[in-house]
Amino acid sequence: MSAKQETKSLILDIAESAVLAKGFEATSIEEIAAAAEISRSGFFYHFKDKNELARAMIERYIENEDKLYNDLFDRARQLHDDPLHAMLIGLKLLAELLDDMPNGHPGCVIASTTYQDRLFDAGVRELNRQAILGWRKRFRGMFEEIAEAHPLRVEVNMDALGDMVSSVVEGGLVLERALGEPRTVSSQIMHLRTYIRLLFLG
Amino acid sequence: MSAKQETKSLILDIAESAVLAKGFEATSIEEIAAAAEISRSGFFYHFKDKNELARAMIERYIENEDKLYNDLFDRARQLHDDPLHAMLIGLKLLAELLDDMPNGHPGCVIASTTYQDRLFDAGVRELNRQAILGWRKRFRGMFEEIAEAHPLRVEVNMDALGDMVSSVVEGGLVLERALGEPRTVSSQIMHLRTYIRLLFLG
DNA sequence: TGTCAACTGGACTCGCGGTACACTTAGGAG
DNA sequence: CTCCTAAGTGTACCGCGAGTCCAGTTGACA
Repeated sequence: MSAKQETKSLILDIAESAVLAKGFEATSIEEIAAAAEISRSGFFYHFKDKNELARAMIERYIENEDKLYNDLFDRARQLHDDPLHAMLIGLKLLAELLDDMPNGHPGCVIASTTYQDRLFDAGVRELNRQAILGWRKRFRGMFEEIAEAHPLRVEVNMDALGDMVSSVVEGGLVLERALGEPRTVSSQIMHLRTYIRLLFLG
Repeated sequence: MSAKQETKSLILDIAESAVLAKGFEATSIEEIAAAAEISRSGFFYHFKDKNELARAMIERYIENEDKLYNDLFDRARQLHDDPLHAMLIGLKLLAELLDDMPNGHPGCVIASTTYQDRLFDAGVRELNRQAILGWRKRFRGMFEEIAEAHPLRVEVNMDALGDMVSSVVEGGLVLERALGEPRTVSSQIMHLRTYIRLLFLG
């Protein structure tokens, strides 16, 4: 990685944790620059404004989450041939992963920005939308595969079922942050897991 | 209501919709005052700073939500004696109520502030915490009553089940905002409803 | 007539985002 | 050895919004 890429990546690390801790607006460029041990001018050399920082942050966050989901559910599939059981294993792995974070999950960059909408340009908003739609597609696909092996007896909205994974994670994170209780998200995921089991196995 | 209370309430109305539309930091006192047709000084006559505005906003929001839940589940209980069916009816009523909002639910003030934590003092954070804990207690109590009539065959974390109502609403709202799709929350609530049904009726 | 509640208006300080631009410094190419 | 470029630094400046201070106004009511 070039020096430029290293600094940029360092800025993004610092920005992400600061933004999740106190919000985007409350995080000053001054403090990001100081933490990265560069000057304010140095910051503007890498990002023309805060919007560009936000966009880069979100892009990186989505890539990381996608990679995490890929690894996790690939691993789950290696552990069990049946798509339903692979999903149940994947959700358990996800819950464990979240439990292993000592101070709880830091929060979701997307949720953080959706509640500060107008600060960001249309590009940032579209990025968020595409990320959520991507996860819907991913999980909907998995649930459809499951439904082939384990026919659903209850009629359900499959798009909404796909969304439910993101929704439970996002909702759990809001509660976890508000409560300051570290295992809140993982408990919610375990309930989702029970739901999936009941839905396809009865 | 006194003139003072009227103005205060007007300011809170304006502030709430602006904050949900674009975030707390992005909402200036200037614009709130202008919309309320008072001066900046007038605003500071009612609230000593933005923190006090946030606190009042959240307090009012929690009161309103509590009242909404009370009305809704009382009504549901009038419609059915069995606590499980009352819960299912209540969730359906909640979903319908959310669907009837033309532009989707405006979002949750609590979620909005939890993602902008450090801006607010400890009092505001504690207020958020107590609200979520209050809802946990409310729904946990309802689920325990249900479990007496319909014994659970699956072992579940009852605190987390109580939290699940708030979690599904919060998560759904994040997705609804990010996607711009109005019926997202209500679909998620319908999935929660299916889960409750499967959990207690099999 | 005086008092008080609910304001208005203006001046000021600070911190932050953002712009502009001249200058520096380390490392590689010629 | 020199020149060039990438990756910065430092300084000055603008405008905006939060928050403070304070003197003055206006309408209702005792």
